[in-house]
Amino acid sequence: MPKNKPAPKRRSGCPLNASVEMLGDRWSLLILRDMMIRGYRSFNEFLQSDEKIASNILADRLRRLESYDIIAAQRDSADGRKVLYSLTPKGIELAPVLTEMVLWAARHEETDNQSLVREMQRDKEKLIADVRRRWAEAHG
Amino acid sequence: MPKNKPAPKRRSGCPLNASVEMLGDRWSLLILRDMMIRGYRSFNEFLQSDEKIASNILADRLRRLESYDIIAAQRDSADGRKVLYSLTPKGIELAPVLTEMVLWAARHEETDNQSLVREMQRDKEKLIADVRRRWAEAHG
DNA sequence: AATCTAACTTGCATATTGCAAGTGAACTAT
DNA sequence: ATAGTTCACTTGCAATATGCAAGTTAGATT
Repeated sequence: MPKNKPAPKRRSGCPLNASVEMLGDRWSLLILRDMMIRGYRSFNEFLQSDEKIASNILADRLRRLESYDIIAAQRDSADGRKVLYSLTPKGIELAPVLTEMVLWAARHEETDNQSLVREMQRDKEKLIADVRRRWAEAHG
Repeated sequence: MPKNKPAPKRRSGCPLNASVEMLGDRWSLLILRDMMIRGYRSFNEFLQSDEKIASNILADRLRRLESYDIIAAQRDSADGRKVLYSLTPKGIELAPVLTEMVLWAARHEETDNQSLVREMQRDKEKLIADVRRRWAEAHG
């Protein structure tokens, strides 16, 4: 039986507003970048990212993203302390959003990772294909 | 002479982080949606949008977006009380970001504006072309 | 001159964020 | 077996940001 979501009370019915309510903060998209591009899966990996998120905020954002079904959490069977986070299909489909945000900033700001950016420019589909491949196993 | 920006101190050099620092809040992208899709240009138009932004926050976000050169402000020559905001070329190039965020949410959430969404799905280039056309005059 | 309108600003309560330190369960080394 | 370490969080609290209601000011309208 599918679990019924408790009707999210939104400020409006606009799809952009829905995206902004789920992802419009200073950390959520960076966590998703770490998963998509770097393959990070654990709390400590996210903690050590360049932007230095605080641990309480990270815990909150992971819970939120999980509540939106963008990521999923499962305990590591090999190490009972670890929780392994993975992208759900809904999370994987955010790859085009991330791609366009990366390309936009790279075009207009001075940023790093020019080689990754050039690769994204050449083939926008590649990232989403790579992400799908990487997370395919995590969802039977 | 080009105006030199005062080197923005960022949490990291990642282009996604740059985008998130400029646009990662609950209102900025909605203001840009109002400009791109609805053609809004004035403070009061933004104020009256569905999501009901507070006037102090709106004033702050308009200032921020202007400081990033995403929008530009000019006094209305026909009515000296009005300030007319317009998208800069940098702001116009955010259309693909908005498009992907709209399409993602429309795919995964229950949202309105299905006809606009279908149009975006059919032709992703159309919005950016329309936006360019609409704001072409505002930048000589 | 009086009123209205557009674009803000101000004051203040509430909510969110960030930092530093702490906790408890699970692993590892002796 | 026990001591120390690692992992994923919590907690307490100060600093920021947000939201609401009520101004304020310059310019337009009657």
